[in-house]
Amino acid sequence: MSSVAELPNPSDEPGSPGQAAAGTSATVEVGVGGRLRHASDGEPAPSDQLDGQADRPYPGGIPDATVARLPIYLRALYTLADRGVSTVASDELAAAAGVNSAKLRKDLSHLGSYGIRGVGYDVEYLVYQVSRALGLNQNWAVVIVGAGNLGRALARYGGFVTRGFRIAALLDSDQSLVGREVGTVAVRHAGELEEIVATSGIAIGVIAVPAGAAQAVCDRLVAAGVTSILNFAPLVLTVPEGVDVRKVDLSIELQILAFHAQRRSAERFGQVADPAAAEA
Amino acid sequence: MSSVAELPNPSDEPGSPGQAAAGTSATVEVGVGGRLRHASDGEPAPSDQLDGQADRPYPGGIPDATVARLPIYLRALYTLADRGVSTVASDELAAAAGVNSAKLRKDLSHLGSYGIRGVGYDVEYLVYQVSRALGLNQNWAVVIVGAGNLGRALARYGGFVTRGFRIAALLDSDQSLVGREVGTVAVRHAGELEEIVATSGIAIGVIAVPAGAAQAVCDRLVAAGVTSILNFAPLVLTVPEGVDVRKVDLSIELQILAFHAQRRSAERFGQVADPAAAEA
DNA sequence: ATGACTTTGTGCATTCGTTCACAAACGACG
DNA sequence: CGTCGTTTGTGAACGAATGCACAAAGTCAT
Repeated sequence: MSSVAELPNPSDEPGSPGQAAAGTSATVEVGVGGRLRHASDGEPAPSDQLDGQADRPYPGGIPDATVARLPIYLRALYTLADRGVSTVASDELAAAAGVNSAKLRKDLSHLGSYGIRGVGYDVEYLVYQVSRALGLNQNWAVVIVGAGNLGRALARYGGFVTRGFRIAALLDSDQSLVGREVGTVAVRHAGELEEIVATSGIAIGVIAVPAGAAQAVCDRLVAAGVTSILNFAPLVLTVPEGVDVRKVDLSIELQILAFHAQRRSAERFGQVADPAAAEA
Repeated sequence: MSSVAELPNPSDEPGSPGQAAAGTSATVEVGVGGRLRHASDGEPAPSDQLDGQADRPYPGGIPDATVARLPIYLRALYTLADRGVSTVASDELAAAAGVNSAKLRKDLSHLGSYGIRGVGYDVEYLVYQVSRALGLNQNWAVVIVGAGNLGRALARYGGFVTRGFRIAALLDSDQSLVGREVGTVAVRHAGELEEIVATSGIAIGVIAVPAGAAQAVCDRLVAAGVTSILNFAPLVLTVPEGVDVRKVDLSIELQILAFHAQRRSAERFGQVADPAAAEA
């Protein structure tokens, strides 16, 4: 599908995000001049893909657990930036993100060495680096399938389509919904799915249809070339290899909460009789 | 290849657990009368606290990773039960849940020894055991705070309040929404939060308000005695120890998808340098 | 320049989770 | 009763993730 023309520029200079430490901050400002120095800038692997496996952006890959936390760091960084903070230490950022500071540093070290010892991290620069690592310098086109309660709420939920994403289409199979304006887009008929995916260069599909229709929608998305799917329907989707599915499932989250709540109340009660001993 | 529908019905009548699972009301005490034969029944370790922390219902506790999968197994079991399947082997159940069969068996082994070697698991009985492990034999009262697009969608989403949960209240601070009927409940004013939590015995709160109001709502929920919180607002909540917060964050999920999508297209661009990276 | 102080980046030990592989347990059948 | 085929439950190997603790690398004051 989309060409690779938009791959992140590996040799981007650190200055590009817009001069780091530009003067928004009025606070103490630890002597940062025009911009911060970074010993070995750019990617940690200086060699130009000569060895057999240096094609990936980040050497050795980024652990899944780290990837899952990067968006949290990014959000914390945006909050700091809005507050005018220009430099942040790992302790503070870790606290804002709700994690251990050693973990934060190790996570960030997978992206490169972007901190300054004795000082911390430049907020704007780190925003740029984390965004780039996540692929948010592209503008991903998203299609939402299903314009029921949930689909409409998603389409209207401005917060989730922040930087890096845009809703390219909102589809439903119900003719009576077609044409209705929801947020910034109008509902179109689900029959147009394949055409829309092809012409809009959609890479991410969101499934917000009832469980009974979800697998069929998923199959159509995959057949149309979508390889990233966010599933809200309460079932396990089956997809071919190479397709990435993530799920958001309210009932699962509630049930996990119930488990812990039960455990807490059992502990408060004190000893708990063997649960299997509850025979008639 | 193998169709599940042809499994022989064991002559042992699993009648009692069936009643337990089906007609369960809130009351505990679901006597498992004529239950299946389990050689060494009950919990594997009858000893009282061998190590310093054996207070929990299940010996040694159930690993978090396992707890997170139990709801998936439960759903798969319900699907099988609806289809009339009475016995299932770990392979099939694992396939339905999208996991490795060894993992499934190890997960279930944490609850006890409820399978029959050479046969598999009795579906109804396992539904009962998993439900009990998750604490779903209680009927948890849930309050949803925020009756905006998302809150209303949640309240209307019948699927997520399935067995074990009920929406006790839907609150909003906007007077113009108060009184409006959404799904099975009417919107009440957020000022009633404390009173409702106290009188309805609410243990689980769902936060569906804008990010700016989320921490305040969270604090009020905690102060009112709620110790389990499901947060939809895009920020990290700060809570005292002993309170359990889970989050559902659409933008985080999208960003994780974007990362993998980017990685895929990068791999396609350069050689598939490292095929090992293709496994998810 | 030098020393005091701060903070990063990471080696290492440990804990947690997954997967393999197989003995033990079960039903079926003669 | 014994043998055969099946499936569970789990010990053990492996791998991933976490958190500690500290050397290296920077700033700041003098």
